[in-house]
Amino acid sequence: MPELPEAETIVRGLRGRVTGHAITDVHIIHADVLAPDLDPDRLVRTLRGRRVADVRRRAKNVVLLLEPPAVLMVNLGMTGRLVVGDAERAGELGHVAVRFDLDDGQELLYDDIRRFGRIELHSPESWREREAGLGVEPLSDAFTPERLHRMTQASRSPIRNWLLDQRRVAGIGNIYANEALFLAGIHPARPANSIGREEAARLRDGLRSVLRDAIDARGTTLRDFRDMSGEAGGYEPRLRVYGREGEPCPADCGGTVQRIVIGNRSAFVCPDCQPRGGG
DNA sequence: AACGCGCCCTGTCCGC
DNA sequence: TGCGGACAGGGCGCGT
Repeated sequence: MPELPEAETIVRGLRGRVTGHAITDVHIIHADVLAPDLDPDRLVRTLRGRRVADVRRRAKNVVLLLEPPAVLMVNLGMTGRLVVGDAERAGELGHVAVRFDLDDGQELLYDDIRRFGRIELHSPESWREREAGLGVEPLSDAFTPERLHRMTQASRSPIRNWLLDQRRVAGIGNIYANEALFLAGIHPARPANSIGREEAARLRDGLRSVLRDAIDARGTTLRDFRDMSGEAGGYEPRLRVYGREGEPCPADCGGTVQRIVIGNRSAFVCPDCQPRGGG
């Protein structure tokens, strides 16, 4: 569930709480959230005694930079949460998969109802490789209209599916893909390589404005997402089309938002503002 | 080799 | 009230 804005919200909350603290111990309750090649004992042995030097975000991933150098990456999947608390706080969470004990007596808890999340442990070198496989950060200067247009021309996939591929643009999920396509007036089923230069520029701007606004609102909560302190995100009321089937088009064009299915996942569209044949 | 699909797992909601 | 089916912010591995 968490997309870029939700991961960013988690990172901002975590940074001030865990930076500078050492991990004293690790308790693995559900080993299936560990990457398949990550042995639980190795994770515990490697993390004991390392200090958190910084907390960053890459795509939808929370990245803990450790000292001595190592990288702990958490992909939150659909229902992952990271919370700093004590034993009492742990009682509020029903699905803690991994607990990291910190040297100040607090605990960093990874809770994940569906356990689709994944925890990876990297050396600085393997992290560099892993990161290189992720696409361009949509809020970075490198994400230019020209670059987006050029990338889309190499694929015939529906543009909504195309946007979900983390190897191209990193951090976009189903909510913000749909929101940005609405802002850009592009139908989500359009082949990526049918997107024109002007449309690519609108899509790029739409993605950036939606992501920035969602970060400012501390993310979108549909049901499970919570920030570090347990607060829901504030962006849900501002969603234009996602989850709004049957409601009037937010652009007041007189049309009605429809739910369609593309690649086994919901897409939301105003058929009048986002013509199928468009371009 | 790009792309579509099924699947991983738990919870909630809706219709019968 | 109970039960089955649909659906959920993701991503991997498979077959074509």
